[in-house]
Amino acid sequence: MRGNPKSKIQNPKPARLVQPLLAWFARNARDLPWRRTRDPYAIWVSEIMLQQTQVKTVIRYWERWMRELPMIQSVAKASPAKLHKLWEGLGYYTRVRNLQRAAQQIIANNRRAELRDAQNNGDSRSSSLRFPENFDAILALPGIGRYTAGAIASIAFNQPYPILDGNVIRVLTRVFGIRTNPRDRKTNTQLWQLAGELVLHASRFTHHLSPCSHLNQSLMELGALICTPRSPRCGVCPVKTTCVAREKNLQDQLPNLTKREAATARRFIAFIVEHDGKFLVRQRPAGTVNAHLWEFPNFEVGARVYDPQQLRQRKGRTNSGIHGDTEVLRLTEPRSEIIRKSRFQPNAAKPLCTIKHSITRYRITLEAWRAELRQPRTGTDGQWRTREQLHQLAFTSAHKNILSHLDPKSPA
DNA sequence: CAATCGTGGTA
DNA sequence: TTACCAAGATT
Repeated sequence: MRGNPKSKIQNPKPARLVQPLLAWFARNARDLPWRRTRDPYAIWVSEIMLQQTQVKTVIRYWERWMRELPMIQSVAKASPAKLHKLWEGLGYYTRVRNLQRAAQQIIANNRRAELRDAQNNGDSRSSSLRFPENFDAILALPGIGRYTAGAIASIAFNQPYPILDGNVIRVLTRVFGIRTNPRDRKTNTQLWQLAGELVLHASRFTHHLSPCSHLNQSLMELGALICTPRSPRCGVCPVKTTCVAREKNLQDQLPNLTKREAATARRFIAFIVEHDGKFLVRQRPAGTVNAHLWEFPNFEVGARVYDPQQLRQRKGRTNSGIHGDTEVLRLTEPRSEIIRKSRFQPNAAKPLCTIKHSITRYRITLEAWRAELRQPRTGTDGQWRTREQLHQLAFTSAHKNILSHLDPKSPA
């Protein structure tokens, strides 16, 4: 019943972990595009895109970004419209605006350094643009916190700064058997400490090409490929003989995170108004969710829950409701109420589509309707754009989805 | 310190 | 299908 004393694991220590992790990473690291460069700009862009975003999603965005904006200067002078379009669908759009602000700061700081040098030695040659190598200088840039600064410092410059992201939290709490909540300040400090000891130990592997870079990446890669949130593949883990969670069978209990609150249902009606070959769209104002992105005019209706059973009986079908959802509108929101609350008259004969999506803690149902504009003067918030122009604009994902339903497909 | 920000992958 | 969570930062 009890664990065999002979099988008791060694205490996990950096000295026992670093070598296996580096060896495992050397053999198992994925061939990701940003791992083929040491250009700090390219690595910076990848790290910003990867914040709370999965590798698979980021790859195409990163490749397109590097093609369109190959240098820091390209970002600094790009139009916001261009930047938002390149970020369209990635979410957390303040990231892309911070990226530009940071690019402009880097250029300003370089210019300042150049002026200083020119005054000191009368040398007015302009040097090439440098990404800051100093940790605190990196950390000072907008959109860069402790994790990202550590990632850039270690991956681009092989400096022994630790990283602590979701993957590393999972790996370390399991390997060290840490049962307290990793978000608590004390435990969080402990985890940063452990991550720091590991990368510092790695820095002594002077025979290794980039030990700090690879140690940090090995922790994330292990979390992504082996030490996964559910059903970790402990049998093939390079540190299985040192892992406390494996010994005590705690893999499923760690990390000890509190459950997040249940999502709230919300419902929106979007109006697709076409006139003279143009569509009415608007740009979301600053300070709102999805600021600066474009959308079709829409408004929220009460998230009154309708009974799908009742709907099914009425319609006699249980399809996913792309078409023929006139009943949904009638059942959940009287047309008169829609009309009273908005400047639009949804065309009951032409439901376009129903989009389901989630943003943070909301589960949103977005119903798109062909509609007539009752007050046919464009408000302060609406602009008419052709189909081609629509495709140049950055839409939120839900409304980009509507746009795809709008495109001419095979005639029904 | 806790709430907030967006979206898609995955089991 | 729902629920979790992913290379976090900011206020």
